[in-house]
Amino acid sequence: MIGDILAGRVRPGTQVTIQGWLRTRRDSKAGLSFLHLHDGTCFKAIQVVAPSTLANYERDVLKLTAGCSLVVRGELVESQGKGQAVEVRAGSIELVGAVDDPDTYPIAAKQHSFEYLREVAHLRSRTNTFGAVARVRHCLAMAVHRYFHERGYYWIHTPIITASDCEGAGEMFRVSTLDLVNLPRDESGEIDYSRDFFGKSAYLTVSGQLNVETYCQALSRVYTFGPTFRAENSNTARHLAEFWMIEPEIAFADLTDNADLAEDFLKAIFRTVLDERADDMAFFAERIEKTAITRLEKFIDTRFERMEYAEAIDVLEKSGKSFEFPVSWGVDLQTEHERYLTEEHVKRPVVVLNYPKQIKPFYMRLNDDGRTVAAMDVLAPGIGEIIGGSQREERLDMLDGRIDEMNLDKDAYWWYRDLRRYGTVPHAGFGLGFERTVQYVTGMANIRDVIPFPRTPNNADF
RNA sequence: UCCCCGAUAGCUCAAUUGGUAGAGCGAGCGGCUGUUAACCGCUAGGUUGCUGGUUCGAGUCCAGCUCGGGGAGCCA
Repeated sequence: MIGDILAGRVRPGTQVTIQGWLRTRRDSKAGLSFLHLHDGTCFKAIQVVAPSTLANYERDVLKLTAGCSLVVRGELVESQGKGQAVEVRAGSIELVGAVDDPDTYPIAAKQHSFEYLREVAHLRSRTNTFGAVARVRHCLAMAVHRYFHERGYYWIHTPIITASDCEGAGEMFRVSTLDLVNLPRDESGEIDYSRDFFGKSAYLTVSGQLNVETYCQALSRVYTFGPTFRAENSNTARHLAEFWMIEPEIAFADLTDNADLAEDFLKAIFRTVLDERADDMAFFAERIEKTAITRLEKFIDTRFERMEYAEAIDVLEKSGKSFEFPVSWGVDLQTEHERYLTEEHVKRPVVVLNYPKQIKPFYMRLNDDGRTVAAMDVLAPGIGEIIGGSQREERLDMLDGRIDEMNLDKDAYWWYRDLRRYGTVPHAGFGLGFERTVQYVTGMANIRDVIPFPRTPNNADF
């Protein structure tokens, strides 16, 4: 693999076979062509020197254009030119797949706009940027699993399809096999979902949290890591209709343990990326976001600020800033408020704790003051809210009180309530948007460019 | 969903008060060179997003639509 060679794991003089896709070709009248070949195993492409004495030099090599797939056999040699330490002196070049109309190949050897590349998402993976994003994304995903595995957490596969609107976390996608042009109706003319596939309404999950809590109260430390769906009509650089979410849940734990976990976890996976994907991170720092590396290093080295919600409100009220949305105790923090807190006031990640109960979901634990719940948001400069979590309400009477207050159907949560009846324990957890994490690490401005095939309102191409 | 901006060659963008639509890159051909986003010359490439309107004449002005971008809401 090209990654092994460019990492110095293959000695010059070795016969090698490399397989990949052509980036550029430059011909020299000295009787050779220079090919840059990439195979995605590392950031860089490798230079292949193709002498004109190759049997298919005239027929194939001189006609190679960006995107052609090749198998090159030859000797790894120290480069005579500047710009690379080693190169492959080709003994044979096999053209595996030609580009049949080079004029229309969408990925030219030049800079394309990300907006354009989204329209050719099936080929953008061949660019420097999207190769780097894919490798960093993988690295982060593996780092997540490794972090939890090494600390005794179990990965729980919570369902993709769910019959309950778990936490009221937004609009849901309906899952149905009913014939839309011939819907079954009941006596009152309503759609009869009892005749749908699951015998009732079903949806794509908006969170695995309620389900994973059941395993938390048996296996102690668990997490989910899977796709999540929100049918919100959100058109922003930080929202997707289909995204991946990481949700750890820890038993015998309170909000402080939760915040500690969030901080240690984020720092650990960021450290892993810096260690393992230095080549890609160098690219992001050079071409995408100047502070990509220094920002992560600073993130890792500084302790998160911790701030009570009430204190945050106080800070905002005394900031002298004129916010579009006025601030007072009881309101939810807007994007502009969160940005001020993390970017201007403390200038580093901040965990805001204990929010008013009326702006948070029913399952969050009511504090002794009776008006706040044990919720936390982790805010980071440049991205805003990256984590939202809470200590869960483990007392059945309190939970029922919250369910009633919010006019929810107690029966729908019968199994969730059972957990509070049979050996309940204090527990806590949080949700981390995986794509937002990839965005933060890479500095990519739009969330649609950190997932291979983004799904957003009006767009499910590819 | 709301506010603002935009859509011109394969890509990135020009085009003066409404008057014959251009450049760079990419592509093709030729030249030059152990080349590095190579360089030099030539060539091809367009129903100016769609529909309608105003006008002698619309890339340019007006309306609607579609798509994209920035910001906001919802949130992760």
